[in-house]
Amino acid sequence: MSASPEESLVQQWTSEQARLRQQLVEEDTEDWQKSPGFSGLERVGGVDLSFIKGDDVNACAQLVVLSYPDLELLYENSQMVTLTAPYVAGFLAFRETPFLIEALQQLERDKPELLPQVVFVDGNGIFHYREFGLACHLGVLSGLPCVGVAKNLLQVQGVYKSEEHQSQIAALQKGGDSFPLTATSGKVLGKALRSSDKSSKPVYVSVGHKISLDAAVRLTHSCCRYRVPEPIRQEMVQ
DNA sequence: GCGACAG
DNA sequence: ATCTTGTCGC
Repeated sequence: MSASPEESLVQQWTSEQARLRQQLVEEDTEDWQKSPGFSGLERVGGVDLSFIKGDDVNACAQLVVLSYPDLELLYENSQMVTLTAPYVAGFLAFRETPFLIEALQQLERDKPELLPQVVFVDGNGIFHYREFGLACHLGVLSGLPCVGVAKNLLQVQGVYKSEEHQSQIAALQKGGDSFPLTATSGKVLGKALRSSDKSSKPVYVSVGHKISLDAAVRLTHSCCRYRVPEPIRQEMVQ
């Protein structure tokens, strides 16, 4: 029996994820990450692809860099791109990463002094079927610390939208409150974070690369004026 | 068979 | 991801 093109693509992608995963670093590697107020952190980045109506082939790849802690715009780059890979849940990175890497390389070439010290990614990191989501993929390929922030819950490894999950959300009282997303294995894969006082719907934060979950959650909260962290929200707004 | 499925 | 304006509440 021969596999369909889709099946063999997914097989290929699965082994590529496993290969890259060996290079993943799930701990703090930078001095600023260990400081309570993140002193030494001056630039935070955000990446995203946005689409229009009935078109899932053409998209706008965006990279912004903001100052920290003021969150003022230091750099912005938007580029129309043509996607080739299909969207398959669990393999988002293969669709989006090439264009995000391209944007980061362009920045490194043109204004290396503006390279971000950490990148917020619209999607999951470790909180993923095979613990290697978009934020991990981009982190390993770029070598930059990355944080995954998803706006919707991915039901994975025993984490479900159960009534218990809903009541845990209801118990998040103020911005900064969070609860762990624990796999059946017992490993904490991420945290649901109430990112601001005003929004009752949490965001789902997980380690991308070269940062601890604790630092990732604290940093995400400190970059939120609204529900979505500013480095990612900037793009959606513009 | 049915539901779930980051973006 | 996107389709979609106003509206209600603080």
